[in-house]
Amino acid sequence: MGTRKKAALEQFNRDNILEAAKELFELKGVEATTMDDIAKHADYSKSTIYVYFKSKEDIYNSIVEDYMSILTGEIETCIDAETGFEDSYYRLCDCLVSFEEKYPKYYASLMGEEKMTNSRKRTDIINQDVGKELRDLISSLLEKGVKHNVLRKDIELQPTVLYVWSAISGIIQVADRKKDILKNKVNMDRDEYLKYSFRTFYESLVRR
Amino acid sequence: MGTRKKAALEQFNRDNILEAAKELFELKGVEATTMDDIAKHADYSKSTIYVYFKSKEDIYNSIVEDYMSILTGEIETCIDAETGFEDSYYRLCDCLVSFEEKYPKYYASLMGEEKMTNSRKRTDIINQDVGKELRDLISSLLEKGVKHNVLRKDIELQPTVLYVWSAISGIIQVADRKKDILKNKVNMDRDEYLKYSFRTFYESLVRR
DNA sequence: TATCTTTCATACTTATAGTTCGATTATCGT
DNA sequence: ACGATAATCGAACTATAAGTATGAAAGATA
Repeated sequence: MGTRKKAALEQFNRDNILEAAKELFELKGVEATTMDDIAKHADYSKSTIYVYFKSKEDIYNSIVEDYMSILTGEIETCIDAETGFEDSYYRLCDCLVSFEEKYPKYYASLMGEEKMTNSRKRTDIINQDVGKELRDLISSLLEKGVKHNVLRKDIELQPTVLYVWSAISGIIQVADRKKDILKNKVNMDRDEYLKYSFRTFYESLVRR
Repeated sequence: MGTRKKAALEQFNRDNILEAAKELFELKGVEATTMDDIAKHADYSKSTIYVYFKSKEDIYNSIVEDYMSILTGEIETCIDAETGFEDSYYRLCDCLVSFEEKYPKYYASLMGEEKMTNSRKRTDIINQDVGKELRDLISSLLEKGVKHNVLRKDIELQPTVLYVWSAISGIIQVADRKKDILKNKVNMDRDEYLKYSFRTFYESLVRR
């Protein structure tokens, strides 16, 4: 077999397996999905799965990377050169929020949480920089703010990228995890709360 | 045996087990510690452990509660009625940072992350409100800000409690997880970055 | 046809949480 | 001190799932 066709076939198999795993992970959760499940649903034998992926975590990480591309793609789509700083900021927030709604299972991983939930055997795969694309997007957002002269003068770009990222993802995660508190103690629905938080947070970035 | 002595003995046994588990969790990590380990180190048989705790998660949760008391105790100690709003705010941040340094294993749990890292068998213990004490402290911090008239006039108390909590814990967690990025991309050490972030974040709360 | 390569089925290994139960030991009222 | 009751022990057992090993079958290659 030509090496071209061979490589294409390998890719095809990998994609099949990932697709099956994705479906099961969504359906039953990552923990509850076994390698046998994945094999059966993808219609390969388990041994073949292990030809293409060295572990369950390996599969999970590949999927996380896919979702990261989707997310950054969505963000890029809704922020262009025309969009002003403030609009861009809120659109970024919106994208992150909708992504968390759609794929709550992956959101935490994209935001830098420890890779998989369990794994007795700490495989300690090189924690390659999953968030780079996202940081780059935040970086260009902030540059826009500098260009339009709306950022506070004492803002430093690089640390602020991380700052924005961590605060926003913290806000979104807590909004998700503490739904009951939001409802009972704060008396706000999620969207209202998020809007309020993003607006308040915005004030830490801009001149007033 | 009198019910008083009996209860005290039960408490003694529980404490012993928790202490042993605490030590092992610190030493080898929660995942890597088995129930047999805990039994041996606490000097009970495994069956006895299961008399006092229904699962490993149960043990873990009890420890998390203990640590939450420690944390809120520390915060209460370093913030009193005399301390102004700004000082109180920075002291709160400091307490959270030192706590995360001392007990990184528990920090995420205290901050509302999913209870234990793994557990196939989702025991789904009622996710009782672990963060209540902390929220109350943040709430009184904000009230101080209102009293001293330093908070922005459009700040609403209840949602802001969650807002402050989630942003700060997000910042601390990312500072911990992205040490390499801080070093290589941001060129700041952790403490410098945290100081910068907390200062910037403060601006979202106060009048200027 | 002879030889790789890929896939398959199956059974095995290892690891650990949680359970069961009969035996043992300590405690207590009398 | 004695017999009942309760706490503890020990050890085997169940269940589950990740990952491995192996040899057979199917398919491509030349």
